[in-house]
Amino acid sequence: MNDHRPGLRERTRRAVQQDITEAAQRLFVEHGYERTTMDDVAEAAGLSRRSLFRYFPTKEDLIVGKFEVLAETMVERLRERPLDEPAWTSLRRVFDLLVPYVDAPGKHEVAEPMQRIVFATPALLASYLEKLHRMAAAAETVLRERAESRGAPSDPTDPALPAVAGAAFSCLLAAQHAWLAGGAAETFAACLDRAMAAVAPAGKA
Amino acid sequence: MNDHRPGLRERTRRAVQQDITEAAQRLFVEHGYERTTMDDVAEAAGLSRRSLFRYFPTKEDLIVGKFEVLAETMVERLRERPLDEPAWTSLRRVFDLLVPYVDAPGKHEVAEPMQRIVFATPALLASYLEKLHRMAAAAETVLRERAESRGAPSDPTDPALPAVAGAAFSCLLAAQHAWLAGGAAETFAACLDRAMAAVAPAGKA
DNA sequence: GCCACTTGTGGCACTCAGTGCCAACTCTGC
DNA sequence: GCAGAGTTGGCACTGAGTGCCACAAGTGGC
Repeated sequence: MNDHRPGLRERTRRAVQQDITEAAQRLFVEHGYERTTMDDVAEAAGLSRRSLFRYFPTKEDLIVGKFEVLAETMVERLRERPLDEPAWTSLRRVFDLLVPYVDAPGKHEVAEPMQRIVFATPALLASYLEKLHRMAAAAETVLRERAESRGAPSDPTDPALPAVAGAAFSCLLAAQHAWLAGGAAETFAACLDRAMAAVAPAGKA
Repeated sequence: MNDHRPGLRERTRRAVQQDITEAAQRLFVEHGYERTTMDDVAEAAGLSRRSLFRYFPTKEDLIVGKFEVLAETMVERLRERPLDEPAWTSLRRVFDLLVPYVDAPGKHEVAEPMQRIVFATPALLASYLEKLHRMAAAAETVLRERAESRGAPSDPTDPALPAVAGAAFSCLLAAQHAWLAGGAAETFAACLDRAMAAVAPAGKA
């Protein structure tokens, strides 16, 4: 039962997860998030309500669940950045991971209404912000490691590092919001650049 | 039916709200947030479950509900700041409003465990982050008004302004977190200063 | 004082998210 | 085919939140 490679069980699980996600998103776009029950999703995805909850522990996870894995990828990417690069630049480059999710040619049509739903639904927005906060916390840990490997003190009770990490993710959020408000006229990457340039912390971390 | 002053009805309502909040916080500290049901709170506060929901529409509001009014106060305070003051400084000064809530001599003992509960409970943290996000959005609106009254373009689809506002609130959050992590050794105001100094956006808004 | 009228309260029943439990099924290795 | 692990679905339950309604309680006018 070693999971060092996909494996059949894992692959079928991923496939079912994908089916559920697609069915759910279709229902959410069509009828709205709150008016769609987990029973509806289960029926549309062709499994029982009980099993649905085994794939997605909460209703919010149907939308924001993917960020769990995304966070890990971002941490890896951040570790790969050159040690002498300013933290702000590293974070900007890490955010490039999100770009294909947002304004890739094919996904654009699916991602945009889904993002609108997230921003329009308080419960979903709250859940999304919490994910971003956890990502920022993970990023902060990596930045701290990097600072120490360069020979810096990095007091764990100093708010400087989490402030910078959090600020970067705020820029990410602002860029996303602006991208939606502008009707996706500009590319998401450009929004991100402008948002992060507007903050651009002086104190390096 | 003009509500330009307290009025008897409003005052009794505030008093009941206060009683409920205190009873709830006591229960949360004693037994934990998730293990305390709304029935428990209702019983401890001496009213029915149904009426409790008329005072606090959600369980989260028992803790983070006060930020609704706080947001309005912050907006007022922000409007009062001198027009030529940099946005970052204005926001820092506005955050002074929160300081008495956190490390005031009397409230300190109550506020600290409550903040720990918020950070330790995913649902509460999510709700709190959403409140902060709304505050940031409100602050952004005021900053935009101020920029325009100084004769600046301020494109509503530009992510710069929301990025700066969001970054400031990220600093607030980081300061709060650091203050808790440090066991409230340093004053909250000092944490706030350090967090905001670490980001200190270059591009004025 | 009585009589509308408005507002607050409590109870009841309901929806819906989420969970524990258990029986049935299905794949795997032997 | 069989034993065992993992998956599924059904059932019943808790707990948040809501709509509805009947009833009390304060607030007028007269």
